[in-house]
Amino acid sequence: MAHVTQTHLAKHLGVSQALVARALKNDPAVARATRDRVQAEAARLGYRPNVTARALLTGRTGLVGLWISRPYGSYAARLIFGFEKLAQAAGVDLLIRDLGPQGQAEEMTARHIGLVDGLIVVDAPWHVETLLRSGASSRPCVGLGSTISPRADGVAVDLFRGAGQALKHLREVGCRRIAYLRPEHPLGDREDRRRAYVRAVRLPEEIAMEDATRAAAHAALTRHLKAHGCPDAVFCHNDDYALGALRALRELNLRVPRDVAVVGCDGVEDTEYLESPLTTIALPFDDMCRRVWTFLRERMDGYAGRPRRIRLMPELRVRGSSLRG
Amino acid sequence: MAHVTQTHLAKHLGVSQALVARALKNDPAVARATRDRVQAEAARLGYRPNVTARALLTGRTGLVGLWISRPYGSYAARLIFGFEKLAQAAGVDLLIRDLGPQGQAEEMTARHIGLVDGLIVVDAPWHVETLLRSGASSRPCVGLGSTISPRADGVAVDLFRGAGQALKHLREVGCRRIAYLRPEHPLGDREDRRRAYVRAVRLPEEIAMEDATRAAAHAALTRHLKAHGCPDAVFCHNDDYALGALRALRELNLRVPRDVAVVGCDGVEDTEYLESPLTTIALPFDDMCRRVWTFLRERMDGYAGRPRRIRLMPELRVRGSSLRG
DNA sequence: GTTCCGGCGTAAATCGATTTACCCTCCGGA
DNA sequence: TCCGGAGGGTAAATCGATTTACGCCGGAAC
Repeated sequence: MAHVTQTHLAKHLGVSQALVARALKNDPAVARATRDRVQAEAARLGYRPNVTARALLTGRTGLVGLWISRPYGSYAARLIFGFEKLAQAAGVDLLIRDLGPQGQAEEMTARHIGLVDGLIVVDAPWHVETLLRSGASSRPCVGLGSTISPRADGVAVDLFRGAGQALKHLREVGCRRIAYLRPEHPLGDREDRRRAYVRAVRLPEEIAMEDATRAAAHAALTRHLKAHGCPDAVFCHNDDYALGALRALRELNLRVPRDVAVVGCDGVEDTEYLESPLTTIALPFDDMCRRVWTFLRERMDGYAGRPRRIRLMPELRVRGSSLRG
Repeated sequence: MAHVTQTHLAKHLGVSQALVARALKNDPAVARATRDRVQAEAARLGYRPNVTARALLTGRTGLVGLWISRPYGSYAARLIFGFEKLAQAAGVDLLIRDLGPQGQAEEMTARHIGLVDGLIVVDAPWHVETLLRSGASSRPCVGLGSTISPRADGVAVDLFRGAGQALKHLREVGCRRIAYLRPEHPLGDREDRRRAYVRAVRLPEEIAMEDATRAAAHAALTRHLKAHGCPDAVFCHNDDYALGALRALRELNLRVPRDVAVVGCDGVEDTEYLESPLTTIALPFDDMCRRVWTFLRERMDGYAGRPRRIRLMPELRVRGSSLRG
C-alpha cells in the first residue's frame, strides 16, 4: 500500500473518515475511548498526514522562503545560521533558494510563491517589487539588505555609514591612497555598498573583479598591484574578497598592515582566525535576523498595516589588518 | 480576490474549467484559437497555478530535501554549492534542513517526507534507517557521508584511507607525537573519521572539544598545550577546527609547521587563503554531489533495483602547514 | 439518407484532510 | 407522555488542478 490515509484507518476501524480526522486532532467532541482506538490504529499502521492535502485546504505549508544570492557563501551562511534557529523555534522550515540573475524574478516568484507561507528576500528589492506587482495573492514578504523596497516591511543595514566609519579610520591611521576592490557584476543590491562608499569618500581608485569569488579578488588585485603599484589601503566589498586580497598581497611580499591596510565588510567569523585578523565593517547579523523574523511573523499572524522599516547600524571592528602603529 | 484559479478563468471566458486546464498545459486537443484566448486571459488576470493542489494530485512537489547538520558551516556550504547547481539544472529546489540530535529523526521524517520528491541525507545513516522503517511510502533517499546505510543508495567517502595517507605523510616529515583534535559530541557519523583515524594509527593522544565550533577548537587546544606541552602534529577533525587550532598555536608562539604540523579534513576553500595554507584531506565534493544526484534522479525516475553504493577516495593535499623541509 | 469519424469541449471523479451541517440516541424535566 | 438538549457520530462540501470518459457537431463515405 502506497500510503496510509485517514480513509484507510476509517475502513479498518469501521467508522467514518471524518471521525478519524477529528480523533487525530484531539477534538474534544470525540469520546476518549474512540480517540484512543483511532490513534492506536494510526500508530500501528504508520499513518502520516499528507502535508500537501492539508496545505491545499488550509493554505499553509509550514515553509518560509529564504531567497538569497550564493547561499553557500559566508555572508549567506551567517544569515542561514540566524534564521535556521528562529525557524526551528517557530516550528517551520526554511526553503532556501539561490537568486538567479535579476531577469528571473518573475519566473521564480511564479514557481515558489505558492509553496511558502512567508518570504525573506535578501539584497534584492526588485524581487520584492515583482512580488507585490503580482497581486494580492502574495504571501507576506520582508526585505533585508543595504537597500530595501519601501513598499514592504524591511530591515536595512546602513552600509553608507559603515563605509564612512571605515574611511575615517583609515585616514586616521595615515592612509591616503585607498582602493576599492569590488565585483564587476554586483550581486544584488550589495552593489550599493560601492555607491555608498564612493559617495562617502569620493574615491577614484577602483579595482574591478571578473567574478564574485575569492580567486577573482586575488587575481584582480594582483593585476592591479603590478600595473599601478600599491595603495595605502584596500577596502574590500566583503570579507571573502578580503581573503583573496590578503593572499595577493602576501604573494607580492607586501606586508599587512605595514605596507598596506586592508578592510573588509560583513564581519563573518572566518576573518577572526587569520594571522592578522581582518578589520571589517561588522553587520549585526543576529539583530538583523531577529527583526526580520518578527516582521514576518506578525504579518503571517495577520497584521495588515503599512510597511515598516528599520535601519540598523553596522559596527567598525578594528583589528590587525589596519593597525599600523 | 485572494487568488485567481482555473475556475475563475473558466467563468470569465464562459468555458469549462477542464478546458482551461488543458489549454494551459498546451494540450494539442484544444483548438489553437481557444488556447490562445485562455492563455491571454490567464496572463491578464495574473493566474498562477496552485502548487499544493497539483502536488496533491500528482504526488510531486518539485522539492528535494537536503538534510545536513549545521547547514551554515563550510562543509555544508560546499555541498550546498554543488547540489544547488544540479537542482537548478533539473528545475527542482532544495529544501535544506538542519539535522537535529539523533532522537528527532522520527519526528523530522514525519514532518518532511511528504514535502519532498526525494531526499539527500548527509552523515546520518540512522535517518535513512528511520525513513526506511517508516514504510513503503517513503520517497527515494540517498545517503552521503563517511558511513552510509547499506539499505539505501549511498555515496561514501573513504576517510579511513584518507586518514592513513595523512598519517603516512606526517610520519614522513618526521612527526612522532601526533594529537587528534575532535569534537566531544560528534556530529552525525563524521564521528567515524575519528574511529578511522584511531584504527589507522593507534594514536593515544586525543583532544576533546566541548562544542562543535572553531572557538571550542581554539579553547580545547590551548588548554591541552598548556597542560601537556606541544605534540609534533595536530590532526584536526575538520578544516574549521584547524582554523581554531592554528589560532591557538599562534597565540602561544608556536610556529607552523616548524614547531608543529597541522592537518585538517575536508578541503574547503577557506584554508587555501591562510598565510600558511593548510594541509588537508580534500573531499571530492563535485564528484560526491554528482553521484548522489544521479542516484537520486534515477530513483525518482522509477528505478527500483537494489541499493547501490559508491566509495570515493579523498585526496591528501599537502600544503604549507605540514611542510617542514 | 444513414453511418462513421475526427475535432472540440464538457461533466465528473480524484487526490487526502478539514470543516460544516446534520442525525440519532439516551436522559432529565415538565 | 412529550420535549429539549447534550453526547457522539456521519454525510457531504471544500480546497484547485489533473485526467478519464464521454457528448456534440459537421463533413466524408457508401
